[in-house]
Amino acid sequence: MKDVISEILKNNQLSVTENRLKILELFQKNGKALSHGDIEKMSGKHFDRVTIYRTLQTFVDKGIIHTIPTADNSIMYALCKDTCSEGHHHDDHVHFLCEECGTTYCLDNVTIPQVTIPKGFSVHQTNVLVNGICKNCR
Amino acid sequence: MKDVISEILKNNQLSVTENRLKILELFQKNGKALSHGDIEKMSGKHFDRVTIYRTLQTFVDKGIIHTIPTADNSIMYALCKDTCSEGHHHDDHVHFLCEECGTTYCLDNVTIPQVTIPKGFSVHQTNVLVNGICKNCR
DNA sequence: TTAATTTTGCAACACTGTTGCAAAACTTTA
DNA sequence: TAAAGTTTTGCAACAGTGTTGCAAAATTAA
Ligand SMILES: [Zn+2]
Ligand SMILES: [Zn+2]
Ligand SMILES: [Zn+2]
Ligand SMILES: [Zn+2]
Repeated sequence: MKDVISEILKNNQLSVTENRLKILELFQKNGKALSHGDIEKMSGKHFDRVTIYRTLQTFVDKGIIHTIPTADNSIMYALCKDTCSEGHHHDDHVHFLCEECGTTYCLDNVTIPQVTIPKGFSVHQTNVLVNGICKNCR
Repeated sequence: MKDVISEILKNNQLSVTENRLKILELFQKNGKALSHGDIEKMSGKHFDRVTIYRTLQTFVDKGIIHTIPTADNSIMYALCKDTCSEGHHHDDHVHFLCEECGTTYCLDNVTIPQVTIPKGFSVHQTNVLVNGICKNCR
């Protein structure tokens, strides 16, 4: 397990450090989107706040995790699929936020629908965020 | 003009104050989404920060403005249509963020597409956020 | 005009995120 | 394995954002 995570880091030209192993492991274990605050709590205040911020930013830059827009003012992060790489994210799936438990899911199999935009506007990226109740809360 | 805005406030059982008139006027004049920071700058530091926060929250509660999810960590606000009321928003349109000028638009005529969600999940609301270049920037 | 109610501004605070820099950890090389 | 070079970390300090309590001011109702 640790070895697999180490490989991910090495493949991205990143030093293998305790902090990075731990944070990647948290994403793997939880299988859902995490906020900076979530990680800070779960890592048992073992790492500095700043280090966590910098690690998340590094992972986003490298295409290891992606950010998810939210209606309230918080950034969520989730693991990317193998198709993402440095500077090139392809996380074109729908995100679901459960209003009961607060969990944010990547619905990897639900593709983003095509939206028709008025003339003169050109589209780079479309984000779809669905709110509701998840399968565990009903 | 001021009278029309006063009416909006009275219809929502809100006292007519200079602050509220000014903020509503800013939304009417600009015709685009505004952040708390935008309003603070545009109002010429005439009102206290806290007052602006509370006014925005009040307007959201009353169904006068709605919030817009963003990919970066900032809340944007825009005027609702007449169909919204206290506790009942119906702002089911697509939002567009221009990567060039930073303007956020409500695309009132672009309806939210239906997304098919896995079994066990139930949908309350769907937000669609499109990034790209707007008609003024190309 | 006065009394009752609502709104505002101030102070103080909590939370989130950023930067510079020296120390520590990690990687490379020999 | 040890030393040198490079990257990462933790600390301190700071900026930005948003919240709460409370007394003063403004607005509304009588
Ligand atoms: Zn990605
Ligand atoms: Zn995702
Ligand atoms: Zn609304
Ligand atoms: Zn809108």
